[in-house]
Amino acid sequence: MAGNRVDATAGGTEPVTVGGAAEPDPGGEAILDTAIRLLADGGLSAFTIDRLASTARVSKTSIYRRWPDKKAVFRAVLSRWGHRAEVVDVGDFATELDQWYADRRDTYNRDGFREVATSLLELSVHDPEIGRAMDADRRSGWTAMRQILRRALDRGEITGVEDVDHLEQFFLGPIYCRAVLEGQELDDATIANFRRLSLAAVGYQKAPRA
Amino acid sequence: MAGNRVDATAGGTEPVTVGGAAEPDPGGEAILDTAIRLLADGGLSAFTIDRLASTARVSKTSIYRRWPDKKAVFRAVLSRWGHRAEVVDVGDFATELDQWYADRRDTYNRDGFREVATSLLELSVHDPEIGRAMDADRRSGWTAMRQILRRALDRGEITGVEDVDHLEQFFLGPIYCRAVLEGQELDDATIANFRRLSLAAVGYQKAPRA
DNA sequence: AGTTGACGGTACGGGACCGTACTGTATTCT
DNA sequence: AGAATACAGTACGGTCCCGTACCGTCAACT
Repeated sequence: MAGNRVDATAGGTEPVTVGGAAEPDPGGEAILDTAIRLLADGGLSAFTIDRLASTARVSKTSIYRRWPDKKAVFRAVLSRWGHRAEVVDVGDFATELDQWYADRRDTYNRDGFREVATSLLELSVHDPEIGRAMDADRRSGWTAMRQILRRALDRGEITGVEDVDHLEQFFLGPIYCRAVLEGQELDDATIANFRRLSLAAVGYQKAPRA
Repeated sequence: MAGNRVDATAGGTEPVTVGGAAEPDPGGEAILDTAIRLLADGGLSAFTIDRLASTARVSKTSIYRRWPDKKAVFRAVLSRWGHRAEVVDVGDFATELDQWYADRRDTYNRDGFREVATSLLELSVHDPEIGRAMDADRRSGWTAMRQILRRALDRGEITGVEDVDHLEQFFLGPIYCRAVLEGQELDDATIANFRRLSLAAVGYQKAPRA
């Protein structure tokens, strides 16, 4: 009724899509989006296949046609919910860090992010399969920060730094702790403060413009 | 059988206790300890009152005699699981910070900590009552770090710092992120690295020994 | 037109779980 | 000794949920 589903009258030969992109299974992605919203609203205890079906205006058959069981749905939710930061090389560490902060900020401030994050984390910690999916997703999230740090090291912008793993956690930790653990907003002042502290920590100096 | 329960033959007039302390309801605390172990082993999906009863070698009656329902058990688990860091004033920020790090390290490296932390966090995020209990517990955990920071500010050991809230998150974030989010151990090298970075961030200078 | 396939809706079996009630027993208090 | 209390054990009603099966429908394809 309140159609987030489009009639095929204008579709041509392509399968029905929601956003307009020609993706393999738009129905499945719509279900996963509903699942994410369901997790955001009620958490794990409220997440049932029956409720997912009725909320997504879909029959349970359509869910079990795509995924063998509930755990597989969770894994699919996890990989759809995953998000990657893209940071372009602009030749300056502080500027690239700002891009990264802006991306994290948009992501963490999104409505329901904390709720979904904690539910998926709980699942991934206690279920090895989901845990592996989570690890893979997180590793892909690290790459942006890792690249930023590598470039900064190459340019000689940061000093006294050897272990990049620790640095990733050092930069992400404060904002993750604030947004997910504490549930507080990532406002401009907070970001600016963390930025200033972190830059001082790694001894940031603008590159000599070689 | 494998008695973590002591016979009353040596007890005198005091009620039966486990650790020896004369606390109000030792049986209840034993149940909560079992509940914590249950959460650590199987997470939320494996946590049931039936299983808690049988694992704790206790009847369900004894559980519902103490707490009205499952949510109340969770709240009790949360407050028992909570932990407070005690840091004594030794006159130097870096030394007190080391105490704090050692305390966090012992806590976060404890077996099952990550599992319990993620489960309780998921509950607290999605349930307002449990959330309030979690907030209260976390606030009490902040006090140690807050006191350390206040003293350091008074002594003039750290500079360019105005907002203490941000600093708490700034210090806790990296180790929380590493231990809980990533599930990695907090070893000496990591702590030392975070310590060095954090001290540089706040511009630590040993106090002039006034 | 006829076939195919995906779908929504419904129903169902089986199991798990919550919270309560009941019974018998051991211990403590009066 | 007798009463009161806390307990373990068991059973039970009611509900919920998972995963499957069946049926009728509608659109796409041949």
